Amino acid sequence: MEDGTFSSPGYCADTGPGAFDVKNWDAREDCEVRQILDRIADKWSLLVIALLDERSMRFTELRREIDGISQRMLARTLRHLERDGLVKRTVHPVVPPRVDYELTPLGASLHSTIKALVSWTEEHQSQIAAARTAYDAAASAGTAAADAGADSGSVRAG
Amino acid sequence: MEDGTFSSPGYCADTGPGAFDVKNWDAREDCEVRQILDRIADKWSLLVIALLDERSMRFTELRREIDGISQRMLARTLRHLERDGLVKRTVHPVVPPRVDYELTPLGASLHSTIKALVSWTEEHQSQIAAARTAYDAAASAGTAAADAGADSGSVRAG
DNA sequence: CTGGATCCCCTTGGATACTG
DNA sequence: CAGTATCCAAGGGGATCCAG
Repeated sequence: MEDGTFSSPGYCADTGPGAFDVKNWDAREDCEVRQILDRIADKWSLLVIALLDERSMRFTELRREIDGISQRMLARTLRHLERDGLVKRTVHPVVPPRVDYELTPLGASLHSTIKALVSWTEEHQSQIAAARTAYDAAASAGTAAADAGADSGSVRAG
Repeated sequence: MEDGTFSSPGYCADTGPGAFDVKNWDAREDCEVRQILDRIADKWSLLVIALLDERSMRFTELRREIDGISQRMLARTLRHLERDGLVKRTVHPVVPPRVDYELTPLGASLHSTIKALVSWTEEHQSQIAAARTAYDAAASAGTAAADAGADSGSVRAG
């Protein structure tokens, strides 16, 4: 079905705890889609997934690769990812603690899907940039233009 | 290329302002992918896009449909979407102001891509839920188990 | 009706320090 | 090395009031 792959615009299939349409979006606790979206969209998750998709890495390795991340956020991100079954955490009981992180099949699967979105962005980033420039320009010059054109089409509606 | 559709795990193609790999992720201003991801991931954007994909709507209509949203956030979300060229805003110069919002082809295109991600989530939400349950259970009982198993494999690494 | 401006709370996320 | 706990700043986001 190319018209609508899923049930409702609210993006919560009735297979979940609460079948709903848009109104129920407010009860986001019940919405898996929202959860996943929030997860992959948060500041660092996507990057961690991308990194681990290439090879398994240790905590410090990830931290060094990402560099801008704080240990707090890396730990938190990894824990979230682990909890969702996207990342597997392996603790090696050695004297200097060693922990390896790797993508689970589920995580790899998600990454594949995300790639489509990333590809889209790369293909359309120029259009978006152009739109932003246009919007920005209109915001400066558009005020006077809108004012001038206003009276030409004013009609009553009440 | 089924191995890697895009240049780097940092998800910023060298077609952008700053060709980079992961290190440069910190300079997120240059990263279009990050921008789009943040946009579609914020609390309301996706819902607005989904709604507008069905038909164009007025401000109040959107507000009534979403219901949980504040006018502040709806206005802000729409402005962002408009700036990115994903939504088209049409002002009708009538006495009670009337503004219609509709998805641009670019916005519709993005929505199509997002659907793949949504579908993935719907297909795997049970796995994720199971993983969470397992993680949660392990978090409670796993403490003692990890402690017991620790001495069985302890080795020196220094 | 369509927003912009303001106030205020709460979460996200960075920096730092401490533990195992 | 691999985290956890605490403190703190910035921003997200709701409520309300006001303007066009």
